[in-house]
Amino acid sequence: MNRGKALHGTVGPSFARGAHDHTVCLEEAVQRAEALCEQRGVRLTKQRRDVLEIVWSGHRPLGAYDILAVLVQEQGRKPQPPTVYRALEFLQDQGLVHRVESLNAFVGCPLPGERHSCQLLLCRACGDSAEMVDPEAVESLKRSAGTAGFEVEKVTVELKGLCPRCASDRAGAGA
Amino acid sequence: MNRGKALHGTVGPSFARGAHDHTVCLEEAVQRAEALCEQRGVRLTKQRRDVLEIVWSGHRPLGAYDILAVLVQEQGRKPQPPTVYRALEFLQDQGLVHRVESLNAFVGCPLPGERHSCQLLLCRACGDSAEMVDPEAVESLKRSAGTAGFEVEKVTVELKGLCPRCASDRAGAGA
DNA sequence: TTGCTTTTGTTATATCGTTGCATCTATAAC
DNA sequence: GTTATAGATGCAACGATATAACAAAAGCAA
Ligand SMILES: [Zn+2]
Ligand SMILES: [Zn+2]
Ligand SMILES: [Zn+2]
Ligand SMILES: [Zn+2]
Repeated sequence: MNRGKALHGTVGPSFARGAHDHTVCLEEAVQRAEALCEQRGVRLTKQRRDVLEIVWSGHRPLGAYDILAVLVQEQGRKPQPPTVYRALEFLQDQGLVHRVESLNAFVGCPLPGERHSCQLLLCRACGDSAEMVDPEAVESLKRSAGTAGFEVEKVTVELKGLCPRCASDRAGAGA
Repeated sequence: MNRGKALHGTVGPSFARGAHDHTVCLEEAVQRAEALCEQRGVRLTKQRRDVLEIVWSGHRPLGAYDILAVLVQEQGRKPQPPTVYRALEFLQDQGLVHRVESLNAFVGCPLPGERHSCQLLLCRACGDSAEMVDPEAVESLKRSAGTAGFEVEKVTVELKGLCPRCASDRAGAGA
């Protein structure tokens, strides 16, 4: 259990680190990406797919230079920053990855294809993340902003704290 | 009207650019800061006050190097980046300024002294910002995260879009 | 093939933020 | 006043993040 639609208000493999088959998780993400790009008539080139796979190597947001380092390691070539940033831009445009503003990092989106504003949960201890969808909160924010006359175009929500595992680890450690 | 507590769900001079006496606005902010620091036994030194005043020179988030440039202009001395970052760290610790994650910038807080999670409205056209408090949304977010077993420590909410003035400007221009 | 568009390579540079250590300054004890 | 201490600042170098500008290559269609 706990794959796909999960706990109330959340989606995706929320903090499933170790509790799911991530090989399958990654494969499915790449397949979803391929299908979407095919369907949209855009090209998921090798560079872009490589970057997507690196981002999806875990559920932990990665910096552009982290991704670059992996590319260098994996390939004989010696890619440069623009390569990574261009791939990330494409993937963001297609809704396949999200930028984590408070970390200057990037993480795979478990819900590509659906236009959604995502709310990110970021563990400060282990670095893992999960995506949550709370339409009620987003509606409330848009309503409040609208009352002030503000036209909302993009909603960024990032919650920092402790994931279930790290929270219980700390509780067990005597806190 | 429209100074202090304002529209439902919002506080502070929300998008009051041109619609309020900003000289008074700034003076009051500095006075609040002085009172708070006095009360807490921390030192609002000249550097820190200078940086606070520069941040409060408008309601538009400023980058650390923008602040630095103003310092250089204003003073005979030639301050370095750490000076600005240290002052900003102090001001953040005291709740006097907020960091805007999605802009790598800083903006004055109209509600210092009260521990609050703020929601920022950021105009992509003119750069102005306003702080909004939507406790209902924050509660909803915490509830959803809690259901997933996540212990929330900090809530970051940033809404990008058009402020009332820029929205109506665009509407008038024929969009 | 040719011509056109998109993608990638490459170099350099811009922007944002930190480390480490020396020096100064406020404060208070002596 | 002198001295000891902690806090704050000055300063130089560096590290991390992101983009600009232009050349080369690759996909694609006529
Ligand atoms: Zn997974
Ligand atoms: Zn964790
Ligand atoms: Zn003002
Ligand atoms: Zn505006």
